[in-house]
Amino acid sequence: MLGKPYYITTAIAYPNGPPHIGHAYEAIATDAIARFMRLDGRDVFFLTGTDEHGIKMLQTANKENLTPRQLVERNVPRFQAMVKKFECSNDDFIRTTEARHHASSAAIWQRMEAAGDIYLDKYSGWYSVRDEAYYDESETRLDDKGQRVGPHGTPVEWVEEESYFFRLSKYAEPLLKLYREVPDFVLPKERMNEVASFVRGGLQDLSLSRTTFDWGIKVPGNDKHIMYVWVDALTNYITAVGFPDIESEKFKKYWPADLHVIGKDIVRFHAVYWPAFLMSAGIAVPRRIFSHGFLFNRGEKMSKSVGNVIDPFALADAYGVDPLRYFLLREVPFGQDGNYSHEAIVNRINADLSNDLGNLAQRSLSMVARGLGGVLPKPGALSANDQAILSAADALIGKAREAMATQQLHQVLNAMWTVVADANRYFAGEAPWALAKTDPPRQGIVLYVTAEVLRQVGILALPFMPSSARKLLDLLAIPERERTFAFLGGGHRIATGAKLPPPAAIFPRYVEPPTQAAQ
RNA sequence: GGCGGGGUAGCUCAGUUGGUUAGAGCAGCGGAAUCAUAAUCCGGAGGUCGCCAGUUCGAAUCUGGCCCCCGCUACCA
Repeated sequence: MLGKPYYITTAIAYPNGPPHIGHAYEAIATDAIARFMRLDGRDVFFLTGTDEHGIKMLQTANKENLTPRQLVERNVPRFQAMVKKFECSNDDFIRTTEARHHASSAAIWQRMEAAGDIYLDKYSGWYSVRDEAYYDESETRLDDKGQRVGPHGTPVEWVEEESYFFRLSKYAEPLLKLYREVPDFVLPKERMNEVASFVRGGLQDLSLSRTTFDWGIKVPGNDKHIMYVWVDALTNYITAVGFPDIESEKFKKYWPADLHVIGKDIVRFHAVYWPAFLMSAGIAVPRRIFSHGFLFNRGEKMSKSVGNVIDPFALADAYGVDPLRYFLLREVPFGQDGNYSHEAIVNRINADLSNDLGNLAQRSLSMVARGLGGVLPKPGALSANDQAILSAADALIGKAREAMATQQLHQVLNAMWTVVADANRYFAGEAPWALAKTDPPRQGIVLYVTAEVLRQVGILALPFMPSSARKLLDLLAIPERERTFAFLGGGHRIATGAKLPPPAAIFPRYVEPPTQAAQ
């Protein structure tokens, strides 16, 4: 019994180097959304992958004395390993070098061509090999040696190249109409404003092919031309659901995609070019583009030259996958830039995970284990305090869904930890350790109520920290089939009478390694 | 240059349609408790709400000007 389909994607990563923390961040956030939707009953298809063509891949390969093919075969497995390492639940991993994708790209090209939106012309301009960019003559100048250089001072040369063009200009109005009719097409809202103002400023036709290198997908019917890498890259989203077979069950079920999660640097490609290509090809446009921010290392942009690039594998080994996932999704408001630092993550791990949630589970469950023989008692009449904390927990799923409707992951976690804090206050206020001597039945009720709050928090934590949440639910003896959102909200309560396993720490505190502080 | 978003406690930020002593989390300080991963709970402290002027009985919240920061975009030498 599967629910409404939900198709979600990350952008495909460009594997001309090893994965960095930004790749991991996008994959983790997208995974959390995918898992959330699955637990909420949706029939989710979650796609990630790699974008393996383009001149940069070729150049990197040349630099390393490899063929592009060798380069991708070396690097792509590292991206696949990263996705696995961070427990991403993707249903497919697409590579643009795959045969299915070449067929799909050729097909969308032919559809755009059939629509009359592709024409052959000549592309000319001042080209900087170093910048990999064309410049308008006005952007160039002569340096003191008489060499013409671009805005960044790199030499430019005049090139004329035959190129196919896409009639992007034709789609300015349809795009603006789309933005008007679907105001949430791009989130966060600021990004939508930028996109709309860009389109309002007028669109020029887009150069859609190259002839100067051959690492890419050939233009159908003209082998001299290689498709512009973005045509190829964006098309991955429909390839994975069966395009060009638009009558296939998969395509009909999952397209249009519900959500493309991308970085803010590629908003234009997704919010302008991609819907224009699809409109031209007569294919439905995706429902939403969500642009996340960048991660900074102590306020500095990560870059190879500064030498502060973070290796996601090292980070996961240092802090643990789940704590790192939690940190990234809680600390950084989704859609905004965020800061990473050793201090910040240690603080989050220890304060939120170990002290607040982990310790609450430990102190309450060890009391159940020792005082009640590991068995949760049936609760008697509930006090006002009991009911207050229970209804706070019951209200969580509603708040979570509301925040998730606009991908506000951090707000879901915020709401959850507000309840965790309330539960700690409740626990301290009721003092079940004292009730053990004065009023054992009442102690049982307090422990039962606490366990029920932990159950709901545990289920809600599944999308964010899959392994740790599972551990928590194991300690509460929650049956596998009850670990979905259908069992949240007060319509269901934790079972009593069963013997719980002996409690074990779920979130160990992070203690500085004795030698040197980890970076 | 244009458009957009910001400048609020040490840090990260919330602040509805203008209204009594400007909030939260973290850090810091003091206290309580001792069930628990020395975790938890309570309490004080901490802010000229970027600057200036205006509207108003009253402005972080409205208007104008100015100064910084960020994003998108255009362009000049």
